[in-house]
Formats: sequence, structure tokens, C-alpha cells
Amino acid sequence: MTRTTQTKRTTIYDLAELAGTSASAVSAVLNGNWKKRRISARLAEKITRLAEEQGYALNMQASVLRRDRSKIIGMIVPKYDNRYFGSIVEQFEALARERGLFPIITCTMRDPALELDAARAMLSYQVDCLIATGATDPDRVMELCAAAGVRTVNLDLPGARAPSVISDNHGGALELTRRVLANCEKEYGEKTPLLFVGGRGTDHNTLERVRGFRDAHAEAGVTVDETLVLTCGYAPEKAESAMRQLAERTGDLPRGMFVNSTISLEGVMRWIRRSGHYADRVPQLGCFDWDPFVAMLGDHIEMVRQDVPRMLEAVFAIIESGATGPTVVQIPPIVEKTG
Amino acid sequence: MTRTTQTKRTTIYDLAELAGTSASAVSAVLNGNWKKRRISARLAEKITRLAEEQGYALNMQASVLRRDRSKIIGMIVPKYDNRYFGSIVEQFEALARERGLFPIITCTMRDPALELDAARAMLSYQVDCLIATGATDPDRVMELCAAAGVRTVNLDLPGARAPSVISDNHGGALELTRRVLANCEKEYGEKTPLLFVGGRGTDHNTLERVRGFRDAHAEAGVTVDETLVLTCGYAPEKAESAMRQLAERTGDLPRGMFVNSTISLEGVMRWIRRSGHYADRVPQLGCFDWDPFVAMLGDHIEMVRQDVPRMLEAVFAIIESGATGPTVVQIPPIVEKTG
DNA sequence: AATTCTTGCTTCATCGATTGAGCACGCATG
DNA sequence: CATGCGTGCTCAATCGATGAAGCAAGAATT
Repeated sequence: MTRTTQTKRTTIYDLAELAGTSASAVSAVLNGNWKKRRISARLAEKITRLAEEQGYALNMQASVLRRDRSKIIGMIVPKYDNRYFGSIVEQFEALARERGLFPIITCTMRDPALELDAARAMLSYQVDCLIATGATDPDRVMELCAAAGVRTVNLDLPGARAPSVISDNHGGALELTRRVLANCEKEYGEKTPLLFVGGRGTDHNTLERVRGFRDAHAEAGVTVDETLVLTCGYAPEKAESAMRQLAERTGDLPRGMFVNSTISLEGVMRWIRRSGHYADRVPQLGCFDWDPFVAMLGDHIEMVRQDVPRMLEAVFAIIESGATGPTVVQIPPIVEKTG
Repeated sequence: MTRTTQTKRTTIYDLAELAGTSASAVSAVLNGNWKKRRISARLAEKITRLAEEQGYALNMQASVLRRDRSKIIGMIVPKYDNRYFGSIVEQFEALARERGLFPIITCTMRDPALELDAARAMLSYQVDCLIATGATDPDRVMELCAAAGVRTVNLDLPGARAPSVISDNHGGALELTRRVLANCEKEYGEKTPLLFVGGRGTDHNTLERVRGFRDAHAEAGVTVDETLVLTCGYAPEKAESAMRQLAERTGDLPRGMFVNSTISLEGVMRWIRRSGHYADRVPQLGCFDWDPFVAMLGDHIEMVRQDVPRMLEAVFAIIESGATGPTVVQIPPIVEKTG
């Protein structure tokens, strides 16, 4: 009864002894299928009470080892430094818990090697399913998992060999570019090509967003200036130095910009402020991603907010459907009014 | 050799059979202490090669079940929606991995019940140690863990029964308030009391920050206006409605404000923009917490950035020292120049 | 030649929970 | 009275990895 600095944890064997019964009865009672195992309500109650009293906690390691499914669901995510990934992770945890799954998450710092290490670690922990969010090489991750018989779903960036849930990048970029072009015309009375900055020239999202960017220009009868498409990576420093180099090359900077993520916007804004190039004339901005403080930066910024709740609902729908083919579900993002 | 859609994962028994040896030899080789167990280099190499070929992955559930320490380290964190907690989590993962520990993280959405559930789940997974970040009831968490013989360290908010690592809230708030008072005097030529908004009136950090706020006022010879201390909670909506109510009560709004977290600032800024109360005269702001976009909001905002790297180094130092008493380590935050 | 040592393994119990198989008892039915 | 059946449990194998203890064969020592 008096349990002071106990090191040994209470197990079902301890409870069995205390209750004068067998471990298997205790197990049956505590994992809820005691009716199926024809344990009397009286004994069930007694065991439940004892478990409570003793502060019994199931040893998941032992439980998972024995069961066929672990009910652990993994997610790898590039970073936690922006609202988009932050809300993905929060939503993921919430939906996983709703379904009785235990979520484990690892951030990969956008490092391809860490991405694979993280996937391997999750496999070691017997995840039933792995969500690869914004992975640099989703197919390699999928391959690793497939070899262990574990399903994967890609999120944010699609893969070629597993189901993917992504934003409608083309549609979002099209609408965002339209708005920035319109703002430029309203503000400056001229139709000039915009700058595109941020993202990797190789990733699917960036390609699709550039396509939307081009289509909006075409629609407006504006020719895209190819020297203004700077897919320099997402990091703030990279966006900042891309801007600096651009300014060195040209005297006439664009009136408006499409910035591919808040992370890149961080670098772009820093440059705008430090360089003083736009001191007299604020550039019209569009940002693919949402952040509350960016929304307060002024009325010259349009934002696209990816629909994280719907994206994660789609992810879990795929998991529950058992689908495994390389389908791509596109979720329309929300274009927000700023100011 | 040909392993197509295998469902069964390779185990040390499979490898043992393939290598014509025993499972225990395989185990010894793969977990690195084959020299101690006097396995020949020849056999070790053979087993290693086979493991590679077969894509063997250790079953951590089985391994942890057998071992005394799990090498799993848990963290509970309130939310992922701001840079402070985001960087805490990133840093935690990095430092844990450096030390060969497997980090698992759960966000509690600031819900006290979820906080305890999360802690219980982590105990079930046999964490060796649990970091309670910004917990509403760190002592209750500690109690749960202690009953299972698991150490805890509090981060961000201190507890009374386990070691804690927190920011120097009083010092940071003192300096921040000084700066905002100075900015007000410079800008408006008057010494008037500031507004304090955000945070819970019961949590240690908020209390300490209010104390720093008061001390800075005293230093400057300004009397604190008690009706201007609004510890209404952290959520943006709460801060926003606190501002609204304040404006309804008084005609003369304060020239400067101390905002207790970026999360609260979100609501404050929203109110400032929507209400139009400060349309003519921008208020001088101070924010306890840092965000890159807030830094760009203008030159009227001072920020305190908590020193996350040092805080987490301190957490791991405590873990490694084995200390278990209720010591409080205070890490000085960094007061950032804005603009 | 008899002994001890060293090397290189194998055997087996163990961690805690789960679950198919089976046992004992009481009651009903033929 | 024999048989069948429902109830309420227990037994024992199992999941995969680990490591103490032990064993066999050859080398070294006396």
C-alpha cells in the first residue's frame, strides 16, 4: 500500500497477485475486452479499483510487441518555425488522438539525410503509418517504409509512389498573382511583370506555383521576365541574398512580388527594409502562406492560406480508406484579404 | 533473397538462420558489443552484411522492453503556434538526438486535462525523463512521473518539486519596460504609466514580469495605474477583448504597452488596427517574446527574445547531472533592437 | 600427459502484455 | 445418471531482443 520511492513499476502480475487472480484476467479487464473473455463484473471492478490505487500504467512496449498493430502513427516535418507547419503538427496530433492513435513527430531541418534517419527511427518504433510532410525525397521514404510493410502518405509535397495530399498550388498561385498584378495596376497604373522569389526550382509545389504565376501574367497580357524568377530556396538568408544580387544586376526593380512562403518573406522583407531600395514606393506583395503578423504589415500584402484542417482530414481519410496508390488530392487554399 | 511484399519484418532470428548462427550472436553484433561478447570479426562482418542486405531494422519495442533504460525522452509543450515554442521543440529534438535519445513531443493545447493525459501516455511509452514545458500544473505532472520513477524537468514555467529552467522574467521585463517608458518619453515628451496586457495572473512568469514592470515604473518615478494591468490570458481573442473593454471604460488610452507574448500581441495589434483608437498616434510597444515579422512591424516595438539554446542546454545539463531538487535556473533573455 | 586459459560461440530465462486453448464447476436437459 | 452447455476463470506460448551462464575445442603452460 505504501509506495514511496518505488523504482519498479506495477505490472499486471503485481495486480494479479493483489487481486488473487491471474495476469491474463487482469490484462483482459484493463484492455476492455473482459466481457468477451467472460470475466465477472465483480472481478473486473476489483481489478480496476486496484489498478487505480496502485497507479498502474500499461507498458506500451510490451503491449505493442505482442499486438500486430502498434497504433503509433509517425510524421516527419521539415521545421517548426512557421504557422503552416505548426498548424499541420497541431492538427495531426489532434486527429491522431481522436482516433486512438499515438502520434510521434520528428523535424528534419530540411536535411535529406536526417529525413531518412528519422523514417528509419520511426520504423524501429513500429509505426503503423508514416506521414511524410514536405519531404525532399518522399519516394525514398516510401521505399524504406514499404520494405517494412508500413504505409506512407505524403503531405504538402507529393510523391510518385504513395498517396499525396497537397494544396492546389497552381490555383492558389494563379489567384494570388492576379491580385498582386491588380494591386500594382491600381497603385502604379502600370502593368509590369512581377518578381517570383523563394522555393526550390525542383520541387513540385514551386513548379506549380510558378506555372500559376505565369498563367496569371498571360491572362493579364503581361510577359513574364525570366530573370525575375528566383527559385533560390526557402531559407530567409537565401531569399535575402537573391534580392541583393538582383538589385546589383538591375536598376529597375519590380513593383510587385510573389513570395513563395513566409519563411522566404522573412528574408525579402529584411532586404527591403535594410537596402532602402523601396523607401519611396512600397512594393505590392503576395505571399504563398499565411502568418498573422504578416497580415498586419500593411495593406500591400496579399496572402494565400493553405487549408490545413481539410488537408489533414484528407490524410486521415486516405489512411482509413486503406488506399495505397499514387493518387494526389489537391485542397484549394484560401486567399485572404489583408490589412 | 527475393523479398517482395513481405509483411513480416526481418528479426534477429531470421538473420541468425541465414548466417547459420544464434540470435544472441546477431544481437551482440548489431548492438555493437560483439567484442565484449567475443564474437569473431569474421562472423560480425557476415552478420552486418546480411542485416544490410535484408534491410533489418531493430524492433525498439522489444529492445526497450528488455533494457532498463528506454533512451526515450518526452516533452509536453502547450502549442506550436509561435516561434518561442517552435524553437524550443527544434532545439530539444536536436539536443536529444545528439545524445542518442529518441525525443517524443506532445502538445497539450494549454488544456490541463490533456497535459496529464499526455504525461500518462509518455509514461506508458517508458520515457526515461519528461520535460514539462509551460505546464499549467507542473507539480501534478511531476507527481505522476515520480510515482513511476521518472524524472522531470520544468521548462519555461517553474514547479515547486522538480528542477526548472526559466527565463529571467523579472530582469527581462524590467529592461523591456525601461525601454518602452523611454520611447514614450522621447516620442511624446511625457512620463505616463504603461499598459500591461496578456498572460495569466496566476502563473509565475506573468507575476515576475509584472514585478519587473512595476520596478521599472518606480525607477522612472511613474506610478503604475492598477486598472492598466490586464492579465487576461494569453490567447489573442482574450487580449483583444481586454483592450476593447478597457477602451470602453476610459477615454484616455495609454501611450505605451507591455504585451506579454507574441500570441497576446496578435490580439492587441488586431484591436489597435480595427478600433482605430490609435490612428493618429502609434502606441509604443514592448513584447515579451520575439517574432521576425513583429520586428518588422515598425520602430515603435521593443522585443525580448528568450534564449532558447541556452535554456535547453541547461535542461540537458540538469538531466545529465542527475539533479532532482527543486532548483530554478534563470536564463537571461536578450533584449532586441527592432526596426 | 594433465592442467588451465582463451576464444568463440550457444542456451535459456527474461522483460510485460496478449490470447488461443483448455479446465472445473454448476445447472439444465434428455 | 449421463450428457451437454454456459460461466468464469487459468495456463502457457508468444512477440523480439538481451545478456548471464555455460560449453566445446584448441592453445599454452606445467
